[in-house]
Amino acid sequence: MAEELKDTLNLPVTDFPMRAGLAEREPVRVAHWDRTGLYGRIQAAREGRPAFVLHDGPPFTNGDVHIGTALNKLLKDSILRYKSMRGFRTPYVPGWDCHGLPIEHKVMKELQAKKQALEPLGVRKACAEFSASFIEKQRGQFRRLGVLADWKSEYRTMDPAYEAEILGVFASFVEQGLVYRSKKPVYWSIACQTALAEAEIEYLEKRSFSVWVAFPVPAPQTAGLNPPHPLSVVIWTTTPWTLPANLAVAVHPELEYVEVRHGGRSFLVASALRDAFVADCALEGAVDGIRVKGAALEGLEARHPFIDRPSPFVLADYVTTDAGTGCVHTAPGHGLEDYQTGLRYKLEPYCPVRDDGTYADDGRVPAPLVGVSVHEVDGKNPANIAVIEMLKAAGALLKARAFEHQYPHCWRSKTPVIFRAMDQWFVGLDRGGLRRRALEAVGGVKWIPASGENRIRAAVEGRPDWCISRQRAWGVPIPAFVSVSSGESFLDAAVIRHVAAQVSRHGSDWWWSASVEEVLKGAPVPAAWPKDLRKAFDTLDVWIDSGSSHLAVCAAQKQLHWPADLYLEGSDQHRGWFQSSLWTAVAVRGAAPYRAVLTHGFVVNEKRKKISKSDGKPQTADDYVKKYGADIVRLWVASENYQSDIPLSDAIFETVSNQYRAMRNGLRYQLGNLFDFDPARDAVPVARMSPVDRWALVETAKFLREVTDACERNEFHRAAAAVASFTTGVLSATYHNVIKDRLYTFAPADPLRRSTQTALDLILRAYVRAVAPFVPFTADEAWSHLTARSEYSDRESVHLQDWPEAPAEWEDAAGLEAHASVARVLELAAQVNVQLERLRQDKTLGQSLEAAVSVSGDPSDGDFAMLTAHAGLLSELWIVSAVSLHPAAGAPLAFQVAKAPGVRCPRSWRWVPALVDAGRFGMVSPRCREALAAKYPGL
RNA sequence: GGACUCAUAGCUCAGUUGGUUAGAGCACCGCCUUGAUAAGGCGGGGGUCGGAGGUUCAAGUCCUCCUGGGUCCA
Repeated sequence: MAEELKDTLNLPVTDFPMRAGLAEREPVRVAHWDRTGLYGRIQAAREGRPAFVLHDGPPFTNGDVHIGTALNKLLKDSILRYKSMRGFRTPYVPGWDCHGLPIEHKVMKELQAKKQALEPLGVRKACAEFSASFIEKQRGQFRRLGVLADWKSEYRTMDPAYEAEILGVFASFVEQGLVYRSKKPVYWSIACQTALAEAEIEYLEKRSFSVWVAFPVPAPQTAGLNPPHPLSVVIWTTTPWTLPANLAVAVHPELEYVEVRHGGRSFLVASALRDAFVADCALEGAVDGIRVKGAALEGLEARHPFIDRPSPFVLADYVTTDAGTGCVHTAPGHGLEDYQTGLRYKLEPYCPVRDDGTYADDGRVPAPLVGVSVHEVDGKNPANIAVIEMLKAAGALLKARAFEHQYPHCWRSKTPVIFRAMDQWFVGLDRGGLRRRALEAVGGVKWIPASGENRIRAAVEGRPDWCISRQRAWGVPIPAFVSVSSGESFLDAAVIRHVAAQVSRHGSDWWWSASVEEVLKGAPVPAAWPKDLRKAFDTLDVWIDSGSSHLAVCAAQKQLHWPADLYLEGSDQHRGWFQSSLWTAVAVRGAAPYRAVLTHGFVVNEKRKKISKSDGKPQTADDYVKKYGADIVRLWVASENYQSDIPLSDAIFETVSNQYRAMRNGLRYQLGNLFDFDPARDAVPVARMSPVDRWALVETAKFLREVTDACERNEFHRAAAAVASFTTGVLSATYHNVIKDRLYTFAPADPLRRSTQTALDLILRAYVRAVAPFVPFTADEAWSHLTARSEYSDRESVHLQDWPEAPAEWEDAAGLEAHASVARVLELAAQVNVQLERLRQDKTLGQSLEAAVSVSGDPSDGDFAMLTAHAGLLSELWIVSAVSLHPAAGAPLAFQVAKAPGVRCPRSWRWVPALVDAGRFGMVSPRCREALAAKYPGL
């Protein structure tokens, strides 16, 4: 019979499954969205509305989507879904960064392993294929995450049209006189006759000669020094072969230097290294003399030990007392720090070493060294030996000693590389007031967080001229020409535009495949150019590629606009894409390419350390999608405060999964209890709803305000917290719990039940939409169940809906009044619950329905008066069988909980004074008999 | 080493302009529930707010230094 009574209840019915099975079911919904053209339908639905353009920073196409990349893309997707629901048109054109060394490096290794030729066109073809294959992979992985985008319009930096746009930007630079040619040191592999990048360097153990060399200081008195003996400054270097290119001696401005007297000579070294120096060079009996601060030495002239030229003292902060003498041999043509010091002191980046590693006959290299090679073979370095001989002959060598250290080697030939200044193309950032204009543009952009402005400002202010040439094959060519006879380089804006037009048709391979005559055919070649030209083969820095995207995409596609409304990337991009885009935009269009820039931090592990392969934890987005599902990954992204480090761990995913389950269960409960509800037929006007339902609507309105406010500020973790708190606190623990009695046991069409169903329906519609940007799969699924009573709907999608907003009537005077009373009654429930729990612990009762509550208090007490006024609500809100009120003058408000008297109704489980006969259903409470009578007229 | 930035319960986060015994959700422990059930409810424990000084009647909240993490440089 019990079973029979259970069948008379209105228990929830829904096909919305409790278990999500996200990993298996989400791909089906991706296909569904694809088939129904969801992205296009969303755009069409907002036709004519103002556009919100989030410009996508292109991920590099050299691997699977990293969890950090996924985080970035998901933030973008959630923002766009939100903006779209707010009524904006949100065209989203994703992009791919295709060129660059990491790809070329990998491809070269593969080609080398297959013993294939490494000529440029072959390498480029392999690189293009490599990049294309990862675009396919990454696109699939992004889609799997639920990212909605205009994939048909996606941009790739290797597309001919895009490459032409890059060349257009470059032509514009040239046109404005920003581009110039100068020397800068790069890694050079003598064996491979090529420049290398950091990524192609391996650090191997190597045996080198270190030498202590005395540079005469002929006139120390000009710096106020008057040593008793001829003075020399002592430098220490591990690359004696760079000494012919020495142009200066660097000292630290803050360090103290001391004159060390020995054998009728005076040597200047850093005080802190004085003892080591005396020991290393075996200067027994040395005596200290004058002391001087490094800053005082600036400009003092030392002389090169074996070439007749000055080597002035210069100041540099990187000078340390870790090793050597505190006086640093400076050759601007052979080291980056030296080069930068050289720039400050107007020293040329002098490099007398030719491509083949031999000293050039430039009239400055001493005759015995000309033609000698600096390339080390079998540990023998002819140049080092020759230089040491010259130092000995000049009496400048204090000591030479072999030692082992880590030294950069060419990854391909495994030979030591040298650092060597080569001609490069630069963009002069101060030309035409470019830097000043860039800084002005920075001020007009909204940086989120505000500290981002400091970062980009520092980056823009401190950046040296931009070296834009690379001695690589996988990139956009710099269409420069070289005179075969003079070696001079030629660049012209109109010629570049001519090349760009060809590249837009044939792709940039054309630069390599076409002859110089073909390239120049029909080009507006300047009259002053010589006839003996050949093509140059440097490529552009890839930061120009991606830095041109706002022009190649935002300005070029009709559906978008320039500048973009938002850029959203990791905070490392202040020095990267945000900056390169700014330079190109200011140079070409005179303004910043973005109205706002939002940055996020980096994914770190549970110990807040950066995730690395050695952790052994998965790092690709797919790993997490397969294990948890995209909606969980997305909810994780939404839950984290992304403005600083973003922690990732299994424990965190467990927490997120729990919150997801709570949310899903809330949706299921609501869907299930609306199984027999048709808004058109059954809805109760808000004004006539019962107090608890009005309370719930007011709570929902508060919740919507919280979520909306958080989204407007892009603080999604606040939105996620609001969702979690609303789900568990307002819905599950309170509202859903309290209304079960009326939903299950009342007659289906009972006005109170319909009132609650109306509220549930309104709440569900708001709730699903409010979580849609964060858990689009689950929200869409619930929306289908709600609107189409099926798992999928071709017509309906929550993502086509407007963002939820609480109608004013939810919070009218009556609503707020009901809310206040119900809220207070619910607060007082805590006092009832504490007592209930005591009875439960001593096994007096189990369910709270087995209890009756008596409340005593002074009739003038505010709470007691309120409880008296709402006496009819109490048993339901406290989920007990009976509540009695006992006014007593002067008594404090007190709650007495005890086992309920009477008998238990087998249908409602509530305790009543007596049961009544309900025919074939047996004995039930009077209320249940009425419900049964309404449901079964023939009773 | 420098610039910027972060540091509140086991985890993720709140703590507005300094002001009563520092909050939420999850997790944990105990109990109840089998009519949301691979669900739900109730009760409970848990934080010297990274550390040390300082300003103040009063500091998680302001100042200084230190420690640790992150990003970018060197």
